[in-house]
Amino acid sequence: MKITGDQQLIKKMNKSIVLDTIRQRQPLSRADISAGIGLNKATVSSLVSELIDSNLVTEIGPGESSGGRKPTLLLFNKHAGFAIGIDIRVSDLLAILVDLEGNVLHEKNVPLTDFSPETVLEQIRKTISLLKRKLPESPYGIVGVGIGVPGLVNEKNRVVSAPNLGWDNVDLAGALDADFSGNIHIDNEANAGAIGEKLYGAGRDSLNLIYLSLGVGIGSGIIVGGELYRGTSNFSGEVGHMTIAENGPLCRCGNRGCWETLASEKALLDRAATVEWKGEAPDLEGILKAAKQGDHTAVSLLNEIGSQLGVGLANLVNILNPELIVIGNRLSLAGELFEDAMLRTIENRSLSYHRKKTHVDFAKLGIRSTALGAASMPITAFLTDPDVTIE
Amino acid sequence: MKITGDQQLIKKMNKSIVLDTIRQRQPLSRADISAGIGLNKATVSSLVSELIDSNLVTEIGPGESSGGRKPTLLLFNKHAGFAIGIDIRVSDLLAILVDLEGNVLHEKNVPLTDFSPETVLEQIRKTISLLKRKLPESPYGIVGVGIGVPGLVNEKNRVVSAPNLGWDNVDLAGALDADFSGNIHIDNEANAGAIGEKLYGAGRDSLNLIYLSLGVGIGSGIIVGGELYRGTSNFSGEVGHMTIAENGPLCRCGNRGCWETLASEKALLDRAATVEWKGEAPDLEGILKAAKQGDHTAVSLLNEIGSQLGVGLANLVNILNPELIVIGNRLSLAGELFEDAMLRTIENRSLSYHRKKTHVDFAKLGIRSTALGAASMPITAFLTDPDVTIE
DNA sequence: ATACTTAGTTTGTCTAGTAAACTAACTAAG
DNA sequence: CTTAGTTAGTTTACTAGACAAACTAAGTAT
Repeated sequence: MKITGDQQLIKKMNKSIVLDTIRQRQPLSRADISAGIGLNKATVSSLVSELIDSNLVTEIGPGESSGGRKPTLLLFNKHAGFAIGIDIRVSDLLAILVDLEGNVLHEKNVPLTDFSPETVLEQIRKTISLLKRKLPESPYGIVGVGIGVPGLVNEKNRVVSAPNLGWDNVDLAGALDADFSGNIHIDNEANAGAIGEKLYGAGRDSLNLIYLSLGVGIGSGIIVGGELYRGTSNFSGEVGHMTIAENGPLCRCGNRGCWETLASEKALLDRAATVEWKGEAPDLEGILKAAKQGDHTAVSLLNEIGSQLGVGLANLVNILNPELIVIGNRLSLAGELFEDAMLRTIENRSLSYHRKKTHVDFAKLGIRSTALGAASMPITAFLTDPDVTIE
Repeated sequence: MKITGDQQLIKKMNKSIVLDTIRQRQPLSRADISAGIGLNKATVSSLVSELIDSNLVTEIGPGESSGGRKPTLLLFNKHAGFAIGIDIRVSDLLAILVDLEGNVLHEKNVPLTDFSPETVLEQIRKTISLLKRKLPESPYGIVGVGIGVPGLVNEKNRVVSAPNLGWDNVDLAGALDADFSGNIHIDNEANAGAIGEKLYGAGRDSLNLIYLSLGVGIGSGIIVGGELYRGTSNFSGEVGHMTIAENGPLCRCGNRGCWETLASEKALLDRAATVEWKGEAPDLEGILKAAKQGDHTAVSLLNEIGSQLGVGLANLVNILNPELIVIGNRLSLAGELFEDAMLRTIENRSLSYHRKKTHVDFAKLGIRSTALGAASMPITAFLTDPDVTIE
């Protein structure tokens, strides 16, 4: 039980605050930092010089004078190291190599046909090796790997269940640790997406936000006070199985009226099937294309989905009173086709005081939210404690 | 922006950890504290002597020797000061005088007939004065007042809206501040209840819990990581207006199928009215009494309520994955009459991995959860920073 | 040229935590 | 009833890290 503090703790905290300040407000001078966070100039100087020594910060020469000596401007050294983020989806796998600021250097898409853990693991290994060959020279190299998985991940980094992949109790991190020892993070796809949008996307300025992953099913990542809320067993955010129509359609989870039976990609396709979509098996692209061309059936299908989305979102607004809701994953790419119906329902169904301050937005990182969020996990760990690198 | 730390911060943190340790594990010795929290013996000695100087801790003489010098046992001085907690309900007002450990010394129930802010305020003033006359001699006296209100309270302690009282934008704290300057806390009734049960009741050992206030409507307080989650505008937890049946009964909020139209005290009475309850106007006591005597209609009414409660609770379990759900307020007093139906529905409707670790319990503080939670707010503020007392 | 400003470093001081030695007070074994 | 060993708590000397103030550096404005 080591919760008590001493000076080292203070130093660590202050150093991390200084680094965060540089990351957020760069370029800036030591004097700016001191004024900004209230730390003494001398202390800032000392901490900055340590950060420079450890290659996390660089000086880029003098800035504009404001009537006195020119300030020496500081920059976060985003190329001190790199991270790999992987998003395991239902038909493919997206892997990205990013710098410490989350800029994508390389990207690799691997189609998946066989979903057995062994095969997927093999693909992951190959892809990581491939990305590592693209790695620029840097002091720290790959600082870690993050993986987003469409399933439940427990607090020990173990994939407890991933129905869409047919996985049960898979120890992804353990298996990879043999090859790339150290900083490996596994999390639910929606949780990773939430972190991604919070750090690099639409949620940059929000402390309390919900990321809604709108794919085959519906998942979510809940960010409270700037941090991901994980729940007791790390299983929070399974909003797709919230009942919104007590006697609604049967869900694969065994219940009736789950939100995802009414408002997900699968819900859209199921509904399309009942209206005998053009006599052929309905597919997402087809419906979206038709709707964009003004096809009546397609438009009304999407309106219906939008309005059902709104019901669940209004619930989340009432329960959690978030600042922001970010809608991501595949279906969000067609956002403009259901946005109006969705917003109208939220407006009608949420309490007036709540909706005043809640904004609804679409993922700014598009299809990369999860991969970027996954990559950010080892980056955050590294910047908090720049020791644990990989390999 | 003063987030950076210095030694004073360390000292404050450590002192507060020492005090918390004494509060939780008393009686114990300085040596126990040092071993328990990892702080050096000398540091503990110094902090404890300051706590003794400020009357928050007392020595109660030697304890059992374990083979050497006898330890000097320490006790939290629960009578260093007192607090007042007030619960404004729809028909009356409960006020309690408690010591710093939340033990109730005096209790006062005031019936309310006129709900105008002025009248209620006058009653509050009178009641506070009355309780103050019962106050024992103590170094700090009344350290503060906390008030739980059935409505939305914004981040500035202002009651934005309390439909059951007919209040709009009432500045309770401001009005009271003139009489009892200083440490006055106003919060939503369910939030206060959540804190009460967390600190003194069923939730003592839980970090993530939901307190469900089951009264005329349904409210909730959400505790995340041991702290109340307030949302963006301080309005989180309005679970009563979560849609669980898209085309259900009309709610006073304007929507259909809100949880509280199906599972609250009002829902019970409304439902009873439709079955022509004994030819007379149904009332809660009557229905509960009949159910206890095995009356078929009453039992089935309560089963229905229980099962509707379960639907909403399963939603909360899936979304928030809490450790514990505590059911409080008036209807919870009849818990055994709907518990089975409720648990069965939660079991059926929540995801299997989630419900494994979620317990459902009834408020251990009975009808006092809110008043105790309200009183705890100034106590916590006082113990964090023992300066601000009242008057 | 001179006065004033702003940036950043150096120096000495202060606070608070730690280790180690010490005092106090006990138990248990011979 | 010594004596050795153990546990509780205090005292002392030391250290880390933040701070204020003085100082150097390098600019602007008049």
